[in-house]
Amino acid sequence: MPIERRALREQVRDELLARMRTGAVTPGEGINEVQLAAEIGVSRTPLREALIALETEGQIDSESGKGFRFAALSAREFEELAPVISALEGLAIELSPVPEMQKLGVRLAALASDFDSESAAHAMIMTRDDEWHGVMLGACPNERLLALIATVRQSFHRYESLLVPDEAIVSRVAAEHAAIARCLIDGDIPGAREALEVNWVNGAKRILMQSSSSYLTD
Amino acid sequence: MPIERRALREQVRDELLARMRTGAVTPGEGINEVQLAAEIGVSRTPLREALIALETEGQIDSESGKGFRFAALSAREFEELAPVISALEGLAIELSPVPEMQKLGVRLAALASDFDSESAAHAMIMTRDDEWHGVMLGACPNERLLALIATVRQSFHRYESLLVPDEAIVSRVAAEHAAIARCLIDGDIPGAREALEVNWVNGAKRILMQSSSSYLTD
DNA sequence: ACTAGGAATACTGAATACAGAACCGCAAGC
DNA sequence: GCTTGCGGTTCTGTATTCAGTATTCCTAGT
Repeated sequence: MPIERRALREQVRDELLARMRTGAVTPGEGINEVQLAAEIGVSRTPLREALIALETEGQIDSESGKGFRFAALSAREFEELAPVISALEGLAIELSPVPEMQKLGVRLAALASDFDSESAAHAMIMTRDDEWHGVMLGACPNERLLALIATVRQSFHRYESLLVPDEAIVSRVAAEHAAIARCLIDGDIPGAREALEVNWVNGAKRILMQSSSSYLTD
Repeated sequence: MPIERRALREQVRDELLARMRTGAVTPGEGINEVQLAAEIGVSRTPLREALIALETEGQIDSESGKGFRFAALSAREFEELAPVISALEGLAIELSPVPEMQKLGVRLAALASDFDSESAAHAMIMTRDDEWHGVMLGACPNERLLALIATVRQSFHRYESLLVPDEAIVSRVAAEHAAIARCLIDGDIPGAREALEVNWVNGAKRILMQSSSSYLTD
C-alpha cells in the first residue's frame, strides 16, 4: 500500500478547514499562533505555512503586525460566491464533450434520486452534494478550471456548513440536481447551465433566508 | 504620506513574480532556497512563505521532499486559462450596473485608440492591457470575483510576457478593445461578452502560433 | 566493463530562538 | 476630565539551528 507522506502544512491546512467547517472556531476570531500550534500538535512554522496558503485562498485574513484571523462571514461575500461558482461550473460543462456529459447525466440522475430518498444529516448533504458535483465535473478536461472551482467551492462550503439550519432544503436541491441531469442527458447544455445557475443562486438565497441570528457580519 | 509597511513575504512574492515575468528564471527550474534567499537578500523563511503563497496560486509547483520549482509553461495550460478569464471577466461585466458600464465604455474606447496609436514595447503592451481591463472591471461590485480574476490574470500574464514575440498584435488587440468598448457604450452586454471571449481566445491562439521555439513543454 | 551497494553530500522540512512592533494600563500634565 | 506619554507585556515576523531524506559519486565485486 502506498503509505501517505504529505507535507505537514497540508495536514494542518486540512485540520484548520475542518475546524472552520465544524464551527470549532468562530469567524473573525484572531489567531494566537503558539496556542493554536500547541493545540494541533505542531510547531509554529508549518502552522504559519498553512495559514498563508489559506490566506491566498481567501479563507483567512492577515494584517501586517496583527497576525492572522479567521475570515469573517459576510452575507455579501456569500452572495458573491454563488454566481462565481455558477459561472465556473457552467463553463466546465460547456468545455466537456457532450457525449461524455450525456453518459454522466445518467449517473447524476441516479445520484439525485438517491439524494432525495435519504433522510440526510448535514454532513451527509454536504458529502452528497460534493459527490454529485464531482461527477458532473468528471468530463471537464480543463485542469486549471477544476482547481479554481475546488477552492471557490471550499469557501462556499464553509458558509453552507455554518449556516444551513435544516434539512428541508434536501428535496429542493435534489429536484434541481435532477433537472440539471435531465438537461445533460438530452445534451441540452444551455438548459443545464441555466438550471445550474438557478441551483446556486437559489441555494444561496435560501440559506441566507433561513440563517437564524448567526455569525454573519453584514 | 502613508509609509509603506508590507510583510516581507509580499515583497518577496512580487520579486519572484517579476523574475518569472522577465524570464530571469527558466520555467520548470528547480529552486535552491538558500541560494535564492541570498540573491534576494532575505532569509529562507519569508522566501518559503512567498513560495507557498505562489504555490496555491498555481504559479509554483512543489513535491514533498523535492522542494519547489517554478511552474513549467505548457501550451495546454495556456489554452485552458483563456476561457476561464473570459468567463470570469464576462461575469464581472454582467454583474456591473449597465449605466456605469456605459460611462466606462467611453473611457475604454479612448484607451483603446491610445493603445492603437502607440508604438508599444512589450512591457507597455502589458501595462496598457492591464490598465484597460482594470477600468473595465471598475464597476463590478463582486470583490471575490475581482480577486479571482487578478490571480488568473497573473498566470496568464506570465505566458504573455514570455511568449509574445512581436508587436504586430497591438493593433489587433486595440481593435478588439474598441469593439468591446462600443458594445458597452451601447449597453449591449451579451455583445460585449462575446467580443471579450473572442479577445481572450484569439489572443491565446495568436500567441501560441507565433511562439517560436520556447520554454513550452507540451 | 558494468552494476550494485554504500557512504558522503546537499537540500528540504520542521523546530526553536531572538528581535521588534503593536496593544493595554497607568500615571502625569494640560 | 481628557489627553498624552511612558512602561510592560504579548504576539508577530524573521533568523538560525537541527534533523531527516533524497541524490550523487565512488568503490568493490561479478
